[in-house]
Amino acid sequence: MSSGADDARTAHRPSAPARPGLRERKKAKTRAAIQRHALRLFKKRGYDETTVEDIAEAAEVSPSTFFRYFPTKEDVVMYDVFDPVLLASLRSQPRGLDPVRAMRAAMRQVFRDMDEEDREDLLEREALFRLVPDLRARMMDELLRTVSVLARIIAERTGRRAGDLGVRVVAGAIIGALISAWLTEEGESLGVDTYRGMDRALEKLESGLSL
Amino acid sequence: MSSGADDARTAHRPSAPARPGLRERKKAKTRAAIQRHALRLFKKRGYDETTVEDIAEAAEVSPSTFFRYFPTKEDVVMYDVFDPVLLASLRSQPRGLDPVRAMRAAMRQVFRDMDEEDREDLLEREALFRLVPDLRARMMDELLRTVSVLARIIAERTGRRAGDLGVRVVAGAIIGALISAWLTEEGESLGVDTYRGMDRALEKLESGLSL
DNA sequence: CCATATATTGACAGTGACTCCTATTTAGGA
DNA sequence: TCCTAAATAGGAGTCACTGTCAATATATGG
Repeated sequence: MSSGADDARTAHRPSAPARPGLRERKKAKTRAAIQRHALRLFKKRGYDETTVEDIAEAAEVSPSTFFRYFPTKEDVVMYDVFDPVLLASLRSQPRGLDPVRAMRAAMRQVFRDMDEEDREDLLEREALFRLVPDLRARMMDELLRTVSVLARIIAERTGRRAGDLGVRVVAGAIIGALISAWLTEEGESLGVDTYRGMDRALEKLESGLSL
Repeated sequence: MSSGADDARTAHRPSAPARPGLRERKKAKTRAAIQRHALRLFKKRGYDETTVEDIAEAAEVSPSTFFRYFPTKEDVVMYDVFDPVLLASLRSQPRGLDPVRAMRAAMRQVFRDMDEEDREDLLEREALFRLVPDLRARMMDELLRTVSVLARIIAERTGRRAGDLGVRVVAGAIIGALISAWLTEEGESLGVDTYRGMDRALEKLESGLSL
């Protein structure tokens, strides 16, 4: 998500035509630079071994500025994790599919439509999440939010209240199964493999939990 | 989570035939004191508003000592979260039950056998987890470990490999459903209610995810 | 084109969690 | 009782993060 011409993507919906605003453009560029250098350094020297000051220096801004763009060091990696894109895709799935199948279809679509650069970016972050406890923990917490959003979407699709226990259980189970598949015990982390694993996890879910 | 000998934690109140060693006893007492004062202060002044120094002073030890007993401030609250007790109970469930039903039975048993003091203690922590982002995130991460352990138990019970995707999916789905129930959108947090919610969540899981 | 309101920034001075090192005490065994 | 190993207090240092302030850059109305 970071590189190239993605000015409008950050805050507002794609519906509004791109609105330059020279100030905004500079901001987007700074943000992208910080993030790009941060990820590069994390990859090269490790997360804990890279200080905010290092990142700031590499991106040619002051530490203060770093924190104006990202509330915490974690957030540099965090941003954009389990995307809105996926959830949007999920919303657009045909009404007929039950939640698990719909999720599966949405994942396939998103994964297919992702270009190479984004995919590598995702892998990069995935490795960090696996490896760095603070980031992993933070990601898990973000997933709580994802469960809520997922519940809302499922509720829409099935005409129930988002608070309905059944709905929340399904949402939780889906996310839980995905995470568990992502875990892969002794984590290898190949991109396609990860997707494969998650897809197969949902396939299992489709056929129930009986064992 | 690293080094071996922190099993003193389990030595709560049970009048287990004490294994003196005057030194050990002192250690256990210090640990307990730190933790007790910490939780008391967290409740009274809030987690972020209570410094390690505050806790150390209340427990009459030096800050250095605090960190020798608990690797991080988080760990004072963390300890004992989604108990080994539950997992032990799960192991002892009759072979005939499928994983979800077994888990449900285990939860009921543990909840029933818990005495009032422990229950209050749990509530206390639960509130902290809900409220304090760092703690909540950390707890979510601990849950990853719980999923793995759960997977191992399910594997034992069903005669499969712990790495089996089906097994892991079930484990993940169970934990995911429980968390989702725990979430309760606008979280109230009554003890019995929380248990009720989780029980009903597993009940839903039993009957499949179709909706 | 200028003047003024508004945003963005860098420098600086905290605070608090955590690490590492050292000197001193204290428990338990010889 | 003395010797050793562990436990402790204390201090110095790092780093993430916060808040404040003044300097500068940009947008905008006149």
